[in-house]
Amino acid sequence: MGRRFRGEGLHKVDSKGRVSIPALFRRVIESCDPNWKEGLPPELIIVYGDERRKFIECYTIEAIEEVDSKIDNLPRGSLERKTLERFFHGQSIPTSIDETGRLVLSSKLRERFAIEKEAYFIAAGDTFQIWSPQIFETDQEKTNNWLRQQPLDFDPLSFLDLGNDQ
Amino acid sequence: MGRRFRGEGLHKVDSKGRVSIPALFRRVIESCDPNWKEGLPPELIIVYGDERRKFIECYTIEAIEEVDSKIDNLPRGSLERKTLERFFHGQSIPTSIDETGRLVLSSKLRERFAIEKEAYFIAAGDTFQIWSPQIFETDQEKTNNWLRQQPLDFDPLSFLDLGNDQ
DNA sequence: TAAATTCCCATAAAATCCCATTTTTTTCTT
DNA sequence: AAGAAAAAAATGGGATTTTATGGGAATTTA
Repeated sequence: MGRRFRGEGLHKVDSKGRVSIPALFRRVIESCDPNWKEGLPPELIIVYGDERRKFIECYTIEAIEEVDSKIDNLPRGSLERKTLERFFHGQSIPTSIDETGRLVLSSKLRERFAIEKEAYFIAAGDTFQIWSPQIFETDQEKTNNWLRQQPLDFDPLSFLDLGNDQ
Repeated sequence: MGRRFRGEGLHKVDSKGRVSIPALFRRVIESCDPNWKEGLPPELIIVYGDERRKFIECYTIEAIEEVDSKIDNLPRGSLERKTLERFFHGQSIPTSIDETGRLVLSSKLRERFAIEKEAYFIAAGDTFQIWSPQIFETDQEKTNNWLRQQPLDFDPLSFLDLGNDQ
């Protein structure tokens, strides 16, 4: 299985904060955890970040190691490094997935991100996000409004070539 | 086999959502899946996109990798990247073709695209599309109307040179 | 010791697997 | 070039496995 998440889904969160992770996401998490093997709980890192963040971001072990090594390359004591360390080391938690494929969101996290009965999962490249369904909808609505303001024939796919000199 | 789909076809969808993929399409899917070899299930990516999309779009592994690497080149956090990630990573599903040449369309997908007993397949360059036969017909009708409004001597072939500077 | 967390077990619904049959296409033979 | 034989494609259904989810008991934590 590759190292890229794909898909989305709405899942129930029970009174204990347990929520099942989309099965396809689990396959990616497993294959991106160098220490994982059949029978062991696959690990991942939850990054909740600063107060402006509206969603929980989940990194596979491989993805977070990539981030970590980039941070290592920044000069010690630099503003950049301090900021990133706060964000990725301070405002994050290591977790694992239980045998039934569930993750536990602590009551603190649920409160902070307004997640109650349901959580919305969505892939974003080598990470995935967990949102309050309502907050996601609002965010999506904003994107849609922006799209509607574009010329009628505008297609987001035109972005595809932006970063590439032809 | 090349990397370009050609053709179209109407296929039955059974109660479990299974539908066979036109045999010629399968050859393309196989040859564009770098990991595929005789005996393995060929993989592909279904992109269903935002609510405006009226059809399911299927990407070969090679085609989607091209898209992914373009996304990688956009600045993290930019609106462009976010939009494309939502579209190509969030609103998509990895799948594979079983030994009898069938694909499964989940009930969610079938409902969203109004696909019931039958599905219409049509090639579109390095991807192919799956439509509800009725919706495709309506869309096709629109295209025909548009064509009728063009000057009598209009030939769609004139578009061919648009993308080339002379 | 009350609240939160972890562990263990249970189950309905959905997705997969495995095998069988029918159609269609291609190939072979005369 | 027609008809028979063989191969490939399309389709159907039952059994099995995986998912998603729920709840109680045991255990840790504040």
